Amino acid sequence: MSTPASLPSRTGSRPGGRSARIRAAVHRAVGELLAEQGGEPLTIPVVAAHAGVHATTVYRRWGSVGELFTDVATSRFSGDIVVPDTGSLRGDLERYASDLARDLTDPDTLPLVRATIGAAGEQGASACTAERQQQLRAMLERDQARGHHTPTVEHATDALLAPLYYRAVFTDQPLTPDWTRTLVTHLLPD
Amino acid sequence: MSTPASLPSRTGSRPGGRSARIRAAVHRAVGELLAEQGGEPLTIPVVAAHAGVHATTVYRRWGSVGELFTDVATSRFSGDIVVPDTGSLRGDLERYASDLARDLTDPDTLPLVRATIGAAGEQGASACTAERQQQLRAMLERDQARGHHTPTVEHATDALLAPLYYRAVFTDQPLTPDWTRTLVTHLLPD
DNA sequence: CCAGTATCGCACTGATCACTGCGTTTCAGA
DNA sequence: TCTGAAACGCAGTGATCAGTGCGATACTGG
Repeated sequence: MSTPASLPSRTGSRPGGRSARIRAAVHRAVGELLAEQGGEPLTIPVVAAHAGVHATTVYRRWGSVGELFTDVATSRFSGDIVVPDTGSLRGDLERYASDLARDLTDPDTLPLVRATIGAAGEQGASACTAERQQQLRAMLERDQARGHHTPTVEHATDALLAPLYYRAVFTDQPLTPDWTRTLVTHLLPD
Repeated sequence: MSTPASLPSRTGSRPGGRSARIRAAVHRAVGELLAEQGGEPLTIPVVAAHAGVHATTVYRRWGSVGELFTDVATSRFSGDIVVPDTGSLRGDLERYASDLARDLTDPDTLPLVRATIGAAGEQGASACTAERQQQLRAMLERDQARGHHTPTVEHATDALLAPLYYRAVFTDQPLTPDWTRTLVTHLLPD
């Protein structure tokens, strides 16, 4: 675990270069392998072979499965959900909770979250939720700027993010739209 | 942690036999190794060596790290928290949430939860929360039997279990007593 | 006390993994 | 176009892992 290995190259490269293509292939391989066989622990040679890339490359760019999963999770969970702007906090939260629920229900998502948590601990867990926390904060602050009485980020996290992630990760119950709406209703009773 | 009380069992007894002793040693080894080195993934030979047991034994009894972790989590999270009986639902829940928060804050607990989720997927996650769900249900049903207007198990799970586990697993924020009391207050506003 | 059985330790084997030089290819900027 | 630097492919090494017979040991019920 030496190189954090963020984006390809120091000066940056074009989105069609070889480095970016390899990165995408490895990311896709992680997702696919995690989705199909969630039992056995994934190793770097297996991922590399499935991506059509040499294991050496993966070792050098990511170093360990934990850092690889963290990188995959970070890019997988960034930019995939847009903060809605419906005009009301309730509308924003209902829409956002629904989007997040659909995202977590994706068959590829859940294994990635679990594997990242297991392989990268707190850092991996943070990679799965950091952007959500920020997006939730953005919606709340925008509502507060309108002069409304807005719940705290802490309370909204407990009432929305926590149930969504808990139900997805720890249970086998479905994340239905009715249920997500109920979560928002409990947070905003008026 | 379920520690066998001091019992001068000589020979041919259930809780002091060789099989049980090995099981306890392996369980303790998993906990210790998970607590100290959370980075690298744990393997069966490493666990066996640290437990003073041959790897063959671990392979034969558990088969894989996933099943081993699930077994450790199941026994670790069973019987460690007693359902309180304070006379009121609020008192029960406050006490229970506080106990659960203290349990999740234990330095040995969190790595075990994360590793179990990562290595055993849904089955592992269930091993970490199954008993909690049952205990919560017991408190709610007891209150309902008193003729009170009681929140549903689903709602209580979203409002209590979910925030506790989410904060512990996904964030680095502390699970303070004040915060756990707030969770109960939001669930029972009256 | 004595069989019968289950469990464990031991010594292996094949397979896989993590990791490393070295030559080649690709890319960015002059 | 050219040049230096970064990234990649390749081959190979030592270490570790998963899994398997076989003999030895500890538990079970009679």
